[in-house]
Amino acid sequence: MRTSFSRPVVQTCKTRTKEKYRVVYTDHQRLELEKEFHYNRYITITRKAQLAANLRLSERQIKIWFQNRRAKERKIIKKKTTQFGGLDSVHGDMGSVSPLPIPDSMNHNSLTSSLCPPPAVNGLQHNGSLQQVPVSP
DNA sequence: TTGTGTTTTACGACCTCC
DNA sequence: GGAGGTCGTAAAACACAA
Repeated sequence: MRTSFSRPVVQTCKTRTKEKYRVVYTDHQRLELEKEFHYNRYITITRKAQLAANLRLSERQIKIWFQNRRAKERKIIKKKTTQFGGLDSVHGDMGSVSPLPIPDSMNHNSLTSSLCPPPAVNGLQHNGSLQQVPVSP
């Protein structure tokens, strides 16, 4: 892969400039994003817009962050499973990283939980058919 | 210091769903 | 067709031993 993406400097994108190939998010931004991730592994459009406004990030950045965060989680889980030979040992010390589908108990309301499991990824419609009522924790 | 390994943003390619 | 998903990757930022 990576055929057309050799040296990103500047060009079309708004976030990658010569000076800042990538920005480093502040602790506050990370904290809020982590909180939201714990709350819901898949962010809704409305929450995304809210977070973007609150944290002064673009919705795209929020989206990418969640993608990267899920990737990180999968990586951790994979590491653990290979380390301990599979089974459900992944539940060991998952204090900070919630394993795959968030248990309903994690969710503050049933509406939220209905759109969180990974297979329903596209089920949480961008067309607004399943809008989550944003709950402020 | 610095060399090296890991983590964090950001993107392209490709896929799925409505 | 477009939005968002995963996967793989680039490169900056960071951590840390030597």
